Amino acid sequence: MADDEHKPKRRKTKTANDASVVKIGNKTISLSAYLAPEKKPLEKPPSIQEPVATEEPQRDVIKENDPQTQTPHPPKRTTSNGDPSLLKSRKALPIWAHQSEIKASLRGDNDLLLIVGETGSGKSTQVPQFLCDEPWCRRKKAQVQSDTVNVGGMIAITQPRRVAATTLAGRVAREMGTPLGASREGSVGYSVRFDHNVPKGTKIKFLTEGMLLQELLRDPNLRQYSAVIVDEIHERSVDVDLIAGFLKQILSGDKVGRGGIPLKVVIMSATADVEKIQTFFAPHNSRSPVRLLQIKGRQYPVEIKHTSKPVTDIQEALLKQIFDIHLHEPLPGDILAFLTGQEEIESAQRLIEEYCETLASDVPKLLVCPLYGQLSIQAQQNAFLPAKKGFIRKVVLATNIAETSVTVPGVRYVIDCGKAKVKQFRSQLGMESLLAKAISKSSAIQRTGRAGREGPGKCYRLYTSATYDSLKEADLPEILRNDVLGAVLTMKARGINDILSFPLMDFPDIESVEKALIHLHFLGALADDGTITEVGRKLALFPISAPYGRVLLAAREPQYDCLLEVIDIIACITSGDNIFHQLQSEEVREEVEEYRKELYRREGDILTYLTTMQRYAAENADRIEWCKKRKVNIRNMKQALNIRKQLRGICLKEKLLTETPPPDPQPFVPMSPERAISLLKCFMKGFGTKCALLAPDSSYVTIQGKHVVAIHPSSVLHGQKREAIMFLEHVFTQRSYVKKVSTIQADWIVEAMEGH
DNA sequence: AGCTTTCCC
Repeated sequence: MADDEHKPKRRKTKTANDASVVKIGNKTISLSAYLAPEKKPLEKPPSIQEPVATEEPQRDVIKENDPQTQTPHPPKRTTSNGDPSLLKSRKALPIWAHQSEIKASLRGDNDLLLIVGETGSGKSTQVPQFLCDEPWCRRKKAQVQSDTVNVGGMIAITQPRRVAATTLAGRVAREMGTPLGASREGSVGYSVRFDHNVPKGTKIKFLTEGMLLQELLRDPNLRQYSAVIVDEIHERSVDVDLIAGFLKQILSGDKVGRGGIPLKVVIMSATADVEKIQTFFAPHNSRSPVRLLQIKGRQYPVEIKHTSKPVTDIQEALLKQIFDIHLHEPLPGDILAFLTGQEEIESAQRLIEEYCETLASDVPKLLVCPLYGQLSIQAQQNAFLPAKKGFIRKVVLATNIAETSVTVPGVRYVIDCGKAKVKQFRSQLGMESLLAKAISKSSAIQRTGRAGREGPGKCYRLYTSATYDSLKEADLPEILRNDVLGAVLTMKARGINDILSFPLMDFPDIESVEKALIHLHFLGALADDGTITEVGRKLALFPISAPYGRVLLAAREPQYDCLLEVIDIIACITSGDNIFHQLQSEEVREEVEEYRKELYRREGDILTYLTTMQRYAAENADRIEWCKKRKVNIRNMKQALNIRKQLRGICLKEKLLTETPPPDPQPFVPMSPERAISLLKCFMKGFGTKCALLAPDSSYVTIQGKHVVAIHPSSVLHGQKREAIMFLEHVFTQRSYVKKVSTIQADWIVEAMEGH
């Protein structure tokens, strides 16, 4: 259709007079097979049996700890003695029957237990409660060298995500009759970044994996704990892999640092593939394997349907599947479709909505809800709210955010495209890639399970069963996909000199470890002999990556003298994906760019971030309105202020700052061009290797590796030609892009290298 | 040659 050619991106359905045909790109797809000749009224749903109680707390429903964002089923009120109905539901959990077995298995000399419990088994809430009254869990006095110290008394339980840690803590606190926030004393607490609630008398402390790692740096023996429970180890984050390594060392060590008192360790996983974990924790000289307890979960059955032939066009198959479900399956029952990214979601949404308009009026409406991380909280909220009763069905188009991070209520039908975008660091190239790849079986199973949380469901896989069989069992653990710079620094700071001998369930390539060691040496974090330096020790204390930490330390040196400014910039950069929203249409662009003019600096993104933070902090009237006008991400700016406060706090504690900075709002004073140069040179201390020069053919070529790179469209320098640039990120997506770009002079590169 | 899966200190 020629009239569509001027808008190639906007795919259109055909006119309403031919409702059985959809046009996608240059293809015409017939939907007639799905439009039943006589549109039979949708049946009432069969009466659903009483749910078999997936008595996991209502966690993960909401991303942020926003008091506004209540779960669809608000928590029951409790009395100060605990709600008897809570005990009743606890007893209904599959894990309840194993209580004495779990207690018994950790008494005596056995310090390690592995529990495999599927979704809904209740392990996260119950296991710590089972253990916290055990005799070994009391705080004891012990001799460490010549000191008398307290050892034990608390149980730590780690979670990969903040929301999980805080909501589980809330749930367990209520179950134990000491609700959080009700009193200054209680038996349950939590600790996540920017949010700590550990009442006096806490026996059970939920924390994120990153928090426990920080505690490990300060106390390698974890003396305040009698036990550590590692939950969701199957997710295999870098942090949980490091924790597993440290715990293995503590278990097999001499316990001198704990005054001879053992640390009990419980490892919990949701997937049945446990051999690796068992082998990892098995002591070298032991004949007895690691004790293992397997507990069934409580899920409704989900019927799985594969395609008979490989799918060539995901959008087409998706559209057909959605309308097939919609026209043939009863209400209620929402649809959750897993797609790879924002663009795919947006184009699918357009197609569905356009096709919906052609549906007959007696067909229930479809409400399309996109769901991905960059979406604002309010926009995400739509996906969680129940659709209006009766004549409407919700279709949630999600990235893999809906796989583990959030739970969408009301879903009975899952559509799985079989792919996900995966970040992979290529240490040889010093860059990362972000590309859509086939998911693993375990990921496919996880997606399928999302259909069976509230009743029996169906999962439509947009791939064949042969394709499913060919999938890898599990995803590559993050430690094999990420830059190991941070992991190596954490080990070094925790006193692990010989990185190669550190116990890890999966060990990264030797070359990538070597690259990380060299990089850390370049940053001054390691001495020539590979031992950690004072600089390295400091870097490990900051909640930012080592190169940013190095810039922060340099900023305090007299020739740069820009610590507060560097903190502002790093706070913006590490607050989220991008503090600037992407501008969609041309009209919005023109209007917003007019406002953004006062933020943009010709020196590039670093100075633009600084200006943005300074103007935001100077804004005293209405920061929300200020952000809206400039299309600045409010969530990220609030987060940036939190990070700024935390970084300032650490700098004060570490004596990098001598006095408390003045409170907001401060009048905005633009940084002079001279100081801007000094600031950029300061960033070269951390990113001196990440520069590119303009080649005669006006492409940019990196100084290390000689890669041709393009300035990413999100940069204020996009489309501009400068002699030399410094970039903070290098990602391959559609092509090789550099992000967070600043103008530099070529001779600074030499200057920056001379110090090393 | 105009863009970004998801967490976390």
